[in-house]
Amino acid sequence: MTSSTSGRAAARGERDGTGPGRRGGRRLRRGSLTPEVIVAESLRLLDAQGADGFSLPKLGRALGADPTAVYRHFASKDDLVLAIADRLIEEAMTGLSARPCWADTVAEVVRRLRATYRAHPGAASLSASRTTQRPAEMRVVNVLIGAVLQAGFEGAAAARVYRALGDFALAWAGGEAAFLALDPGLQQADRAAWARAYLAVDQAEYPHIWQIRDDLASVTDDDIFEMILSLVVDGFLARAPRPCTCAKHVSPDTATASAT
Amino acid sequence: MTSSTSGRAAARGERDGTGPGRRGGRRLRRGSLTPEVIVAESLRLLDAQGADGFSLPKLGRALGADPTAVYRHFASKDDLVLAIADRLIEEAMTGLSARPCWADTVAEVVRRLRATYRAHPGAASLSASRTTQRPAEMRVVNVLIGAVLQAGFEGAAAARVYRALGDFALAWAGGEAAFLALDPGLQQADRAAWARAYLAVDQAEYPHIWQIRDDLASVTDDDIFEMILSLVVDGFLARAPRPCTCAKHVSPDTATASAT
DNA sequence: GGTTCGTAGTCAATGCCTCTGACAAAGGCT
DNA sequence: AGCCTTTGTCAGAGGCATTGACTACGAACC
Repeated sequence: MTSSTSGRAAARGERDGTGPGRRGGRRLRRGSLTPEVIVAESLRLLDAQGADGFSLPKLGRALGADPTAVYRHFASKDDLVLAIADRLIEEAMTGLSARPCWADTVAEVVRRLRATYRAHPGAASLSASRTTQRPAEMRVVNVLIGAVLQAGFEGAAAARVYRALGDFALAWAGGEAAFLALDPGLQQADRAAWARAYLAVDQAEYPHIWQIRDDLASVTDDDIFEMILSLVVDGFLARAPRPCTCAKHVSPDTATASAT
Repeated sequence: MTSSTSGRAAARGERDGTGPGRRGGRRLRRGSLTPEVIVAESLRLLDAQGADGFSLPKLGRALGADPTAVYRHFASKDDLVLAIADRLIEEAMTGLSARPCWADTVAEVVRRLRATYRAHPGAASLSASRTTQRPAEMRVVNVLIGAVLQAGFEGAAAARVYRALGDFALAWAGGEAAFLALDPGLQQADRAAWARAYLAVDQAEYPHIWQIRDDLASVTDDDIFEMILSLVVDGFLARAPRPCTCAKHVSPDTATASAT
């Protein structure tokens, strides 16, 4: 199954020059690399250069160490990614506690996750859709389930509602992060589509697009997110056995909370 | 990745070690490789072996050609991924047309995208969050906007609602695909968390998790998806200037629209 | 203080990847 | 037939994930 005739001469031209900070530099002091330092530097690199160019050799060099030094602390790149994922959840959820109104708690959790993922799109796009089951994650899970129980859901229904909320938060934040982690050029081309390509669309072929072509570019990410979030939260408010009695949730302005 | 798919691949693509699938084989006939053939084989490879091992050399060999042959038809791997993305949308939306009830149209579009992404998780995880702006995509956009207009939304509001629906569909389907594209072992570990790890959680530390620990494992992906989808669709029904008049949607209270 | 010992950091190497530029054969064109 | 573009092939540069061997640092113990 393995290839038999592929080239193998790639590793021949090894220059022996001693680049600074690279291979051949002075040896690092013994305690210099810790998991915390490595994760922190990973975040810095990912924020600065995106997820595509992120590699363990680069990370090692950025730390002033050998390209393979990180492997002394993480068994594999995937192992490091998990640590980064947990670090993100921790950053998102520090100081989180339940609010009086459970709907507020739910909204805050989702908003916090989204904000952190948007702040670190490279890291988020690597680690979204991974669950770490470490303390930071468990705490959020507990808070979310607490809100669901506070709403009066019980047993299997509560489990379904919690999973729906958790998956929704992860899917949305992960999706936005994946987009923001693309090459800036690609992102620009994508956003430009709303502003240019759809403007010039053929009326006969795509009449509905044509009809609102002028309005498509003005929609912001925040618009979209808050709209979907309110649909989800209001929907659960309407379905909850024990809805929230906050002032803002009993007023009819949100159209579904307790209108009619 | 360690699944026993190699036998199937060998039976079809790489007949034996001396076949044209490797360097040194006989030259392929001139029109053998077309974008369509290459995309089709990519999908087959991605379905069989997942996204991690997918490479252009492998693809070339699977086609019985040179490892670099694909570069004659696609400028880069990213270019190929875009073509795959469009192919997925096409597969998801063939035969799609507006239903009498706009809410049904919306639900069908979202369900179709999800079904296709779940059927090709490897391909979907590569191509989600990319927009192609090619005909297949434009047609869905047009249908979706048509449904939104049918609901009575206009101008900027219609644009917001459409974008929310589209992003929701993409985020959800992409999120599920990303999970399904992980190593089967990782997926198993993740699912097992609901069944085992959460069962043994400490009551004092995470009391809410503890309270519904027995119910967490019984939630299915379909449960979750249909729940969120109904929240979104029902929410737009409630907010629409011209709600649907289908029998199932005319009930005056939104909370009873789709009781579960 | 000196010796020992585990380990963090370094080095060399393997095999795979993306992508390029040079080259050659295969057809279409006149 | 002769020419020209296209398309498949080949060799290779440079990068990445990962491994096994080596080495020196610093703690532990005498």
